[in-house]
Amino acid sequence: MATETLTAERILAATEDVLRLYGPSKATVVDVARALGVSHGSVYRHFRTKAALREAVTKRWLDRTTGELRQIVEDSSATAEDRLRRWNVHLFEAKRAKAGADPQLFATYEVLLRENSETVDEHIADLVGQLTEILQAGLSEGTFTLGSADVPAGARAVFDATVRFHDPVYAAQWVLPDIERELAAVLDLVLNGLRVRA
Amino acid sequence: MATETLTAERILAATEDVLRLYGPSKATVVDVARALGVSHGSVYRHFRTKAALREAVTKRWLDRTTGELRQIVEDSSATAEDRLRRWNVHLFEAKRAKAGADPQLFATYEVLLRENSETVDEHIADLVGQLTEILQAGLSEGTFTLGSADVPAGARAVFDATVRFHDPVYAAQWVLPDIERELAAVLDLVLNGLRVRA
DNA sequence: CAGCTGACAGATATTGAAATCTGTCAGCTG
DNA sequence: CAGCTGACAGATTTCAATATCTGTCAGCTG
Repeated sequence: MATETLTAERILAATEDVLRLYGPSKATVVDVARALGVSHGSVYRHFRTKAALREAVTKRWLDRTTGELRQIVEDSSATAEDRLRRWNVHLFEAKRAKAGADPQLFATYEVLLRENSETVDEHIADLVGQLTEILQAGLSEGTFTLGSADVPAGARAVFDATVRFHDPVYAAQWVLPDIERELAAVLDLVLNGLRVRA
Repeated sequence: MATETLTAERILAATEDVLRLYGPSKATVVDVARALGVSHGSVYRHFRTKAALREAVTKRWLDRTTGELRQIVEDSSATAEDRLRRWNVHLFEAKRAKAGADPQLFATYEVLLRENSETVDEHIADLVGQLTEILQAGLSEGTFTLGSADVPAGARAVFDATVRFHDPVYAAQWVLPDIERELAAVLDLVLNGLRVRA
């Protein structure tokens, strides 16, 4: 068990465990090493600094969501409108589920997100990239229009219009009873804005 | 000067000065009293607790913006679409100006907003109320449509779609070069979604 | 000899004693 | 006697001494 070779992935998994257990302020590199049964010097062989380790954990967590959404983007059997709606609903529900299932861990990740804004920016760029693909599909289909805006700018506008339903700063509001209706209302407004006129 | 009667308004103005000078964590009731040349017991005659005092300062600050926007809501010479756009642009520019003009004081208010979420909720209700009036005007004009949503829900959706451009959590992004274009893109999308089809 | 250990220096966090602040109220004052 | 003062108790914050942690590296080990 502790005889397996020490890989970056094993360290990341152990770090997540330690973060869940102690929280972001108390989790130390020594704790991670102890959880793996090695000395902390060995951890530094794989991650140059504690900050780099925390950043890698953050990136791993964000990429799990990006992977799930990828499937919706690539479901070419559905219309662009359908994919756009499902993509946003899935993003909201995935984030809300994470926040609800383990609030302790989610709070930990909120701290990590704040200290790794560059990683978050890359994640946002990934998401906007996926939205760009969906919008492009809708334009090709002839069901979407964007007026004078270019496709990436339109994708960014769709992303911006729904921040309240995916930015963790608003996580506290995701338990309110009207929140799903409010997301639906924003999506109706946005989709109505994208649809070509009859 | 110090002989004037001690009013709630004078205390609020002095509190804002002290907050600007010392910041939210160092500003004490004793400091406020010293600035007014009275004992701190006198301040407690007007505000039951320090929290109530800070809340009143917060409310006063938020109400200044609501007052400015009121004028746009009531400008019945303009179309609803024009008013909706100007209202959102004004809200954005007013907040950005406050953040840029005195970053120290703005940071102080960010702290106050976090500790007075109930006051913030009331402020948001006020703003959504103003948006409701503008949407109602557009419906009466026959230029707006809302599908199946009721007017307050539609107003809330418009508000939600533009959070990135008025919620202080995003203040750091308001200096980015593309931010105005991004607001314009979201407003184009939203207004397109509201407009009745030709 | 690749990968790991553990002692070490400097940086950061914890802790508890001392200082300050909040909120009250009996009494002063104009 | 309405409005203010300032001494006070308990709560909170500050500060400096102490402990712990980060990141390095010479040397150990399988």
